[in-house]
Amino acid sequence: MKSPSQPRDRGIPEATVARLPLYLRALHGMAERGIATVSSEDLAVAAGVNSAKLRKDLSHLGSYGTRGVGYDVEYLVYQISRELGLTQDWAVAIVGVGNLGRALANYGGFVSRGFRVAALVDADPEVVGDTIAGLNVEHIDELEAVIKRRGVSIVVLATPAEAAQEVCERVISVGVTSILNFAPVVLSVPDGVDVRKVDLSIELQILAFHEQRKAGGPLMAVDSQ
Amino acid sequence: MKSPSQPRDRGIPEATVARLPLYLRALHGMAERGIATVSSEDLAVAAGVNSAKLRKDLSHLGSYGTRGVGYDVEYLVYQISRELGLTQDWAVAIVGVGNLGRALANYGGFVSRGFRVAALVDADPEVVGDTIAGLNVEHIDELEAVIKRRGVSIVVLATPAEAAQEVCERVISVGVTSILNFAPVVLSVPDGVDVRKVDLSIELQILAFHEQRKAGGPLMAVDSQ
DNA sequence: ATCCCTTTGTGAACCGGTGCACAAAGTCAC
DNA sequence: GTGACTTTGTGCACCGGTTCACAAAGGGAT
Ligand SMILES: NC(=O)c1ccc[n+]([C@@H]2O[C@H](COP(=O)([O-])OP(=O)(O)OC[C@H]3O[C@@H](n4cnc5c(N)ncnc54)[C@H](O)[C@@H]3O)[C@@H](O)[C@H]2O)c1
Ligand SMILES: NC(=O)c1ccc[n+]([C@@H]2O[C@H](COP(=O)([O-])OP(=O)(O)OC[C@H]3O[C@@H](n4cnc5c(N)ncnc54)[C@H](O)[C@@H]3O)[C@@H](O)[C@H]2O)c1
Repeated sequence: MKSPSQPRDRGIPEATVARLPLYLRALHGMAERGIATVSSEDLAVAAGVNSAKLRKDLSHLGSYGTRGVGYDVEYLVYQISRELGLTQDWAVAIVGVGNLGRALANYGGFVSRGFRVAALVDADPEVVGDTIAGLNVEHIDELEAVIKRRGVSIVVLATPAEAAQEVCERVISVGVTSILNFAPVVLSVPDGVDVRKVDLSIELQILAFHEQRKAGGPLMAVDSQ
Repeated sequence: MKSPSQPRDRGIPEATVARLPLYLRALHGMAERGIATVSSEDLAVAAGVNSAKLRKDLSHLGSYGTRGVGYDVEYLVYQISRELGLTQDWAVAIVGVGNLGRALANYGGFVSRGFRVAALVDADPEVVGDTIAGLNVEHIDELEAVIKRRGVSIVVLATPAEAAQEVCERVISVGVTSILNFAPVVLSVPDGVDVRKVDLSIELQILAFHEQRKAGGPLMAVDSQ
């Protein structure tokens, strides 16, 4: 009914999108080790998922496997990269160059796959003008100008919580629609803007919850009433 | 049929657990601003969720609201904290004190709610012995001893990817069952061990995917075949 | 060319989670 | 105490995602 190897249905489930980078990483590792072909079973193990799920995920991109054989590693790397938009490079700006912003700026794995730190911006006059990871830190007053000048399309927010919403609004005002937020606040943004948040404190609290369950066992401490 | 204000059913949905920290943060903000009572609607807005979902989430902990009035802020803070296990304090070790490990060690918000950085461990002799955020960096050879001595129950992995699996196994061997992993690898762990991962690169790739969709619009580039 | 073996791609059942919508429960004013 | 009003707690329908299990497809040996 449908010709093989089609780009397919433009509706990839969100859960699938979130796993594609995992497959890509596993595939890169395999390519480095000279593996040419991989079965869904092996790739699934490497990525830490169920093989049926992996096959269904890949089937959303097209029919890129060969029955009885598996998937061609190089080809699949290319297809997933293209689907994720990693064949182009993305200019990223980091706003807030403190502890965290610095770590991110110095992080090499950042650049590795299509992402390029194109600007660092901070409000502190002590920090503005410094060179970090070969990049000049620019003043927050220049925020909009810098974003436009450098063609930034993804902004990483590493400012204190209080500043995050304002910075967020300002970058949106110059057309940014993709934000990665490290500040512990709920950002309010218009439709069409994607915000992903990374929240260390929440992760720890989730771990603590399970840890408590394991430790406390079936019956908890005496304060249960 | 059931008495009011019971600790309830010991099976809280994972999705609910993941949101409790969000509610807690919003509630802390309200408590600071002197708000004594809050409706599910207001709290839901502050936490960025739907109010029905919030009420259902809270109902898993017990019947802590008052119909016609709302929830008592202080009381709810206490109940959620207790449920998450934040009434005790948790000793956290950070293994790998590079760019990221340092940023985490220096991060204040870490300590704020029940979490205490109790140990820093690294393999690099240049780093071992340094004092960071008032803590001495210890040698990786001492890993197991340090974890036992300090009563560490949560380990944060900020080593290079290559070292992560090994460190992981070692901390598990001395009883750690909660790990927060920043290294871009799939850790393989026995049942009963919780691993949560924070993966910046995946977050960026997900943003890039959506950014590409927005930019490319309905019909994509010419290479679509 | 045929048969056997492997592995994909997917139909269908299942499962956890979401959100609507409303009855039950409680407050407050009088 | 009564009635009007507010807000909770939840039954229920729905939805996206997961997993099982298998027919269809392809490769390779003979
Ligand atoms: N460091 C961590 O490990 C960590 C972990 C989780 C979350 N966070 C969050 O990440 C954010 C940054 O953390 P950090 O430890 O780097 O803090 P930090 O205080 O070290 O750095 C914040 C930086 O933002 C700059 N800044 C302040 N206001 C600004 C503005 N309006 N515009 C631009 N820059 C501004 C400051 O000058 C400073 O350099 C915080 O919201 C924090 O809660 C940090
Ligand atoms: N820096 C970031 O922004 C960032 C972002 C995302 C992910 N990561 C990941 O986090 C991890 C740490 O990143 P980083 O930038 O801090 O790297 P880094 O190289 O600055 O730090 C790694 C540290 O781990 C130590 N180490 C190496 N082997 C070790 C071992 N066996 N036991 C204990 N310590 C050991 C090193 O001595 C070094 O101090 C990496 O896996 C990286 O991919 C970092």
